[in-house]
Amino acid sequence: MNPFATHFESLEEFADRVSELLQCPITIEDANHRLIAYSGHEHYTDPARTATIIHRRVPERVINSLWREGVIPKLLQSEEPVRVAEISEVGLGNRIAISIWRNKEVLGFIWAIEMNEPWTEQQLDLLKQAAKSAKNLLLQLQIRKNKKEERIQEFFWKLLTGHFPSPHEVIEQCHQLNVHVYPFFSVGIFQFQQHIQTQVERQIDYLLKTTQQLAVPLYTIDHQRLIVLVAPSSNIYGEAHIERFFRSFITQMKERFRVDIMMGAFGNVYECYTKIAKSYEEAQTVLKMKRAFPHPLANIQGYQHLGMYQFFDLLFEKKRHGDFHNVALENLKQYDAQHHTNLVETIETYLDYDSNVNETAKALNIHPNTLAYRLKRISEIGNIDLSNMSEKVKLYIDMKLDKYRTT
Amino acid sequence: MNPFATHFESLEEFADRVSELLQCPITIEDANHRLIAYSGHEHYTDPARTATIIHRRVPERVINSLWREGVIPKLLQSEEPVRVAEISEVGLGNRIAISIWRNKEVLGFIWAIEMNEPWTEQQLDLLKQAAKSAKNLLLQLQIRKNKKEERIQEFFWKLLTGHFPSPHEVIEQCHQLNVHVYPFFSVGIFQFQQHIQTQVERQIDYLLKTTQQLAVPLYTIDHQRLIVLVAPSSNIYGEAHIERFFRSFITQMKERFRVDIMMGAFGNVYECYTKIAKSYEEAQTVLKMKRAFPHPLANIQGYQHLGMYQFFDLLFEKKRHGDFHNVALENLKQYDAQHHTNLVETIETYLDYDSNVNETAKALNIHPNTLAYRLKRISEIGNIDLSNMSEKVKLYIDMKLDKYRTT
DNA sequence: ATAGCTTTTGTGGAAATCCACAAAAGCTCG
DNA sequence: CGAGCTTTTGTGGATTTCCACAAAAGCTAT
Repeated sequence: MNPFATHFESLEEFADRVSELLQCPITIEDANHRLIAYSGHEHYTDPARTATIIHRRVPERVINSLWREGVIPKLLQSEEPVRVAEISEVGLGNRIAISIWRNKEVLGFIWAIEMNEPWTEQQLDLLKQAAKSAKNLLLQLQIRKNKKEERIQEFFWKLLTGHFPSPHEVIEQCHQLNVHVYPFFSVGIFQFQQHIQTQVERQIDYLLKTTQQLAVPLYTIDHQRLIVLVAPSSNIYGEAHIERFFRSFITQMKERFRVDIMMGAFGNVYECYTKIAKSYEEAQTVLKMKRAFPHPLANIQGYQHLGMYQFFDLLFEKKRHGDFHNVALENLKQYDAQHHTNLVETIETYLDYDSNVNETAKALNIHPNTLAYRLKRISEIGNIDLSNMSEKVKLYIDMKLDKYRTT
Repeated sequence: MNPFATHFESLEEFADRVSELLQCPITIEDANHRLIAYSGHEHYTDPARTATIIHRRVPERVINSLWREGVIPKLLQSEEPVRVAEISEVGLGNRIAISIWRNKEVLGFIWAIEMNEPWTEQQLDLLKQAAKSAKNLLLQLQIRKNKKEERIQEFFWKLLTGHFPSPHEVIEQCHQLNVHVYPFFSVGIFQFQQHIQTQVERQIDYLLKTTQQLAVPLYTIDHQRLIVLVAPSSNIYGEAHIERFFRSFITQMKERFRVDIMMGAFGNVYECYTKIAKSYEEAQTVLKMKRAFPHPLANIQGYQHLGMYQFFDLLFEKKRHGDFHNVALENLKQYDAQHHTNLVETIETYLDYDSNVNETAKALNIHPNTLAYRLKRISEIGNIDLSNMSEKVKLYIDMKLDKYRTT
């Protein structure tokens, strides 16, 4: 006989019933570790549970330790209860956890605190039955969510394409759709190795929902790309926060789910919501440039750190139009071709290494004096003053533009 | 009784007659020291005269010494004969010269070689009469020239505005107008302090016609600007030749005629005649940038050496559109405002001096260690890697663009 | 092949840079 | 005012750069 066969008004009522039967505190989470319901009886409660209830989500530190300990992978693999030993550094007491399944998908988890005595087989069976019964209750939530999700997706695309002329409209829409409005934001893109499958979509959703490094009020998936709206908590260090989040997202996708992300990119941080489209464009520019200049931009994600590559699209357009042919560079190329020398490579490397003689010589495998000699020749043949920033800049950009052409 | 009252078939005939009467070699030049006629009698001839006859113009070295010795200024001031002592380093023997006048304008010169004996008063009078008679003969030449000149002016403006789609048409027109076609060319502009008066026009014409540093097949005057088509003799060192010519033109205008030229500028050297319009635009860009950045571009005249300023128009357009606001720079500005520091000035000067610590410190009147400290702070506050060329370039350009805005 | 060029590598010394550390001066805020 | 911060200047030493000069190696054209 199933003790949960009765009708429950709410999930809270269900949680209380489970707690009553098992004589311990119960917490129910969705697949993304957001709090769905918890029992209210007066029992001992560990700090991790208290924090979860207060913030309506499991703290990220706790989630991370659970992954590290292998608990969550186990929960995602089987329908059996999992015993979790105390993890005192995150305030987690002894626990019993079980996943809630529908078909092959995990809808959520039930967490029980293991009080003084170890659980009996009977108690574990009871928990399994509870997990089965929770399924239907969770499904109802799910359906309500999905409908809303679709409308939110549409809204996000409108934002990305600059559909809203005034910020008021955006904020109004946010309120209607129950999307939290943050003071600062940026648009980011993750480029995946492959088309993003449904399973990966769930894993993305999981990571985005569980992270607490910054808020991700909106995201969408488009072929091989994941587009996110991120809201760092501070304006001044926003860039750095997003940067860190992007790196951890990429490593977590890899380590936890074995999903490779080729690269991430994000635009500037803005305050006005009409600038979402601009931030999105900037993120796209970063991706484009990273593809064209993989080596120098390997560690760049933010538009701010794109440096001079920010305006390469513009310059390249002009160059294709036949403008700025650089006589100095042409002379150097010609000299290289006629004398089998490497003057262009030399000056490019030299500038890549910020005019540092030692490093450049090392990179080119030549003696520093050889480098000095070549630089002298370069300034002669190209008629360039290598101690003039403006000329150096022009030459550097022209060389890089040449490479861009070939992409 | 005037011995030159008869009709002369040609200027040569006239020159011979003068030579006969004075018993010495006679050379007649126009106002720009081009050979118009010379006597053919067998007399002693100094090397300067020989060279003049062979090249159909007075060698530039000779003209320059005549200016230096004050001969030409004297000729341009009075109608009296001028005695010229030997200038052996340019092969010029003892001479008597006189200018040919119409109203207040000098049309040309008559040169006589003073043979063994000094001239008598009678001989000098004869020369004065010859100069008077030469006037009418020269005037006829002048009128024929002026008509052609107008059509050439129109042609040049068509070239500057890109009116001809194919080079063949250009070359055909050149042949029709008797304009020499050169293999390489560039368009240059001189910006004068004031509107160019008729008198200055003649002085310009004089300098352009007498120079032999490079060919100036076409030129025109437009308000405060003189626009020239220059044809350097070599392609490889074309830039340098034009550069030198521009400098000497400016100093000569100043020294000889007390006319101030604010600046000169010229575009790239091209081979195809349809690119005249482009070279002209480039020259205009140089002028524009020199106006906006007088200090760093004080010594720049050629478009090739504009360096990064070549594309500032383009970038500024984009910037005005609201793109690339540089968070690093904004942070630095804010810090400067709040703490009464000079970080922006510091980094700008540092980059102006090509990252040279000593020079920068000297320019800013601070201790090198102070500079080092400030640079550390700059990289912290702006979150900039100052050993990354691309970031430096971006920052430098953004700072200079900021200055461009205020122009 | 060899003379005459360019290019590479080496040596050594003066100058500049970088770095760590510390004293002093200046500014801000309770 | 004075504690605590930032900023400036100073000292000294390891490292790097710059420069001049020279030997050696490589290329090219006669």
